[in-house]
Amino acid sequence: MINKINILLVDDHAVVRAGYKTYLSLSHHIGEIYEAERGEVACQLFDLHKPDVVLLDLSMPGIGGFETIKRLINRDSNCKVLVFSAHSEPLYATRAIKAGAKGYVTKNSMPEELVNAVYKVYQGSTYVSSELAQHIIATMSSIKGDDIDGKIHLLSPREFDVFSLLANGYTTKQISQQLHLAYKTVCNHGTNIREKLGVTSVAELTLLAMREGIIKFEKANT
Amino acid sequence: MINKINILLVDDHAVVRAGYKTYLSLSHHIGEIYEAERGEVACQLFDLHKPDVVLLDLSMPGIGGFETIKRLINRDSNCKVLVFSAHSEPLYATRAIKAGAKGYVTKNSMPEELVNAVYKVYQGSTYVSSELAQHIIATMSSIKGDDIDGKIHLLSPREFDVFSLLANGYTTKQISQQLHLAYKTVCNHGTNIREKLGVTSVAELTLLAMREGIIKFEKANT
DNA sequence: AAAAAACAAAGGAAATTTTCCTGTTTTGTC
DNA sequence: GACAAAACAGGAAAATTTCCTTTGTTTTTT
Repeated sequence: MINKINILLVDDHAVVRAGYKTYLSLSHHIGEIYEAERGEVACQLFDLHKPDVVLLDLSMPGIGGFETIKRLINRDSNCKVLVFSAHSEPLYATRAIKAGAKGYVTKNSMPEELVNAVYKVYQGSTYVSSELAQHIIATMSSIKGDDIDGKIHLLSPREFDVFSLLANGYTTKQISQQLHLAYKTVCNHGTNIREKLGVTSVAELTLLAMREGIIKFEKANT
Repeated sequence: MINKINILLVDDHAVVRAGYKTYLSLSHHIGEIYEAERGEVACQLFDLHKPDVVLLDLSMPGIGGFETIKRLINRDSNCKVLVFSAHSEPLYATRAIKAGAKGYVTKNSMPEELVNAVYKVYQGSTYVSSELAQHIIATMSSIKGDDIDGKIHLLSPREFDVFSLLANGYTTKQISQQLHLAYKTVCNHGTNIREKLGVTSVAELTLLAMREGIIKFEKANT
């Protein structure tokens, strides 16, 4: 790390900014620290100083965090935004990252984690708070799920084929074509599958498959 | 940490066991290290030595990793299983944790991370590899999703109500009851929603909602 | 090797659900 | 008040699903 990292700190609370500034200044890899109390100003300061990393709180008055990220990315698609937020729910993190953020740290992370995240993001990788990871996993694993894992083994091989296609959003008709089966056959399989898994709708099937990891988030879209 | 932590190391490759043993021995918090090359033996050794932490590889011949976890938990529901696996996909981690594991570390983690995970698990918390977290987030955020985020705002408030219920697995009939609407109305809303969001099936709706974080993994199950 | 059980495929008739078009009542806003 | 959007709902037609049944084909059991 040859050059010092210049940072733009965006948070509507001056106290919070001061706190972070103190911590960040402790590292001698960190250079200038600019401050903005809202998104609009942040964008202007970004143009002016071209900081290496933008440290940004999500909840802000005015255009808010997400919009700020989008605008910054719009100015410089390579712009490195690291979000620090009070929320440890995956939802916020994924949204922020979808909006273009390169990292996400929760506010109750240790200061070292924040500094570490800044380095990571500066170097071009993505960084996500470990607290968040724990939360994600906790959420994912908290599903008691009346041993659905076992229930899935009740399905015959062919039923499983149909099941995974159904869960992936394919219609009965599409499946019949894909699998070269009569429409009716797929219909019947569907009914049996729902029977065996104890669900009533295809949506529940999808939910179940998603929770069981049978289908992924990335969809072979359209 | 007053007592040393005794560990049962389960992996079918002797070389891998040797490697981990070497690393673990470096810490003076670690006591005895017992070894087993497969699940069945691990269970026996567990009964014999009552180790504090079981370090377990998922892919093993015989009863395999998941079954081993289940059997160990069955013997001692408080048993602390830390999985180390070559897989960094969330699927394996969540399955392992659902089966009862208290932690999950990927094999290409730094040795320090492994030792750290052992401590965490020993102390009763859950530990999940940060690499995994990155992977989860990467997966979640990799969905280009033709600005579905925007599409959702096309829905009228009422449509959104219906949308989220549909996505959560409720049938049209149930929704009509819940919302005190005519069955037909919900039907029509459904059609309009699908139209607006550009999907054809309820399953796709669910997928979309899930990806957008509108519905959570934990379901208000049945 | 024969019998039993499970799987896969599909048809017909009835039931259910959805579409499409149409019309009324609210609600909000300029 | 007037106009547009949203909410609500009905009828007829179309599509989908259920339920029951039948027919081969594998597997498994004995």
